[in-house]
Amino acid sequence: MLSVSQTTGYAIKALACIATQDKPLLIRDISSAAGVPAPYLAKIVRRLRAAGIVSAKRGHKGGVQMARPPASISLLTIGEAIEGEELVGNCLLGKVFCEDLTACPTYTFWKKTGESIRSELDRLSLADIIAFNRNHARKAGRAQKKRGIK
Amino acid sequence: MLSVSQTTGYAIKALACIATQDKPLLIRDISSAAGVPAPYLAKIVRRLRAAGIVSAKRGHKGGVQMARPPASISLLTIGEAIEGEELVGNCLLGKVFCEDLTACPTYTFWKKTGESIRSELDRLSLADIIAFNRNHARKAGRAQKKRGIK
DNA sequence: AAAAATGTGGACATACAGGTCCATAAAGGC
DNA sequence: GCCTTTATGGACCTGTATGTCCACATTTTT
Repeated sequence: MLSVSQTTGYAIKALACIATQDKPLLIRDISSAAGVPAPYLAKIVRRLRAAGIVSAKRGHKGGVQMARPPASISLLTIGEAIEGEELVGNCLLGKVFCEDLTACPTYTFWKKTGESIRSELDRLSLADIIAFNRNHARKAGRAQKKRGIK
Repeated sequence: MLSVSQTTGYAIKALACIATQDKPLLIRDISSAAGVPAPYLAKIVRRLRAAGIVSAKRGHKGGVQMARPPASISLLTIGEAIEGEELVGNCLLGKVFCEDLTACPTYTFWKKTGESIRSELDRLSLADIIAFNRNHARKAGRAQKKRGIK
């Protein structure tokens, strides 16, 4: 299916959670907050650490926290840290279909559209994700209030 | 990686080959012409037959041929025959990221862009692919001639 | 120094896409 | 009717994404 990998989705959710705190968070807490399986999350965190996105500390009072400000980390950066440089494929029809890039009926279309996707992923930062989540939670809260819940 | 699956790419290449002939072609001939592993191609053909895109005949003088005119078969049709209805995902960040579709920072962007991709895949027919290939081969031939090859 | 807490790295398990193989069914030629 | 040809369906293999587990290293607390 045409979308970013599940693991990248996990990474974004986890980071959005980590970035709300200014102190180290435990893998298990991030796991339950972001809904990512804890052992798998531990693996994802290792890749994010290798990419310099988070720092991790072992032992008592240890945990995971951001290594850089959330506003400086784009979804593209996260995706590439997880899936590699070719996050957005060179060709819509896959690399097997056109080894020679220009020899593809979708070349012109994908040159424009693929670049548009890359730039959207580059434009959106972790800070944007957090702001969006907060805004969305607020709106959902208002809606609940309006319906007389709680 | 963000692109159609390898199998879908194989299917398009194979169909582009099948559609150039008006008689049944053998799996092994399509295989060598399209560069798709023969046993795997046989599997792909079965799915295309189930989708009513090609018809196949067994035994002597058998083979595979189009069941419908190439101009009436879009890349979207082919992709959905291979990968299912959700060829272009509902969300750029994957279904795990946003169960509630509107609760996604890329929602507005992807609504537009995903639809644009779908419509491009729907616009391009097998006949277009064939025309493109022919045109491309012609241009390549001219370029070779110009360089004094053969 | 010992104990407790917590990420690390690697081995292993599972699921699915990609790919191979073979016995069989169907179709044509004799 | 029999032989050859060719797709068919299913079993099986391989590789990669996803997911689990555990012994170990590191850090803090006592």
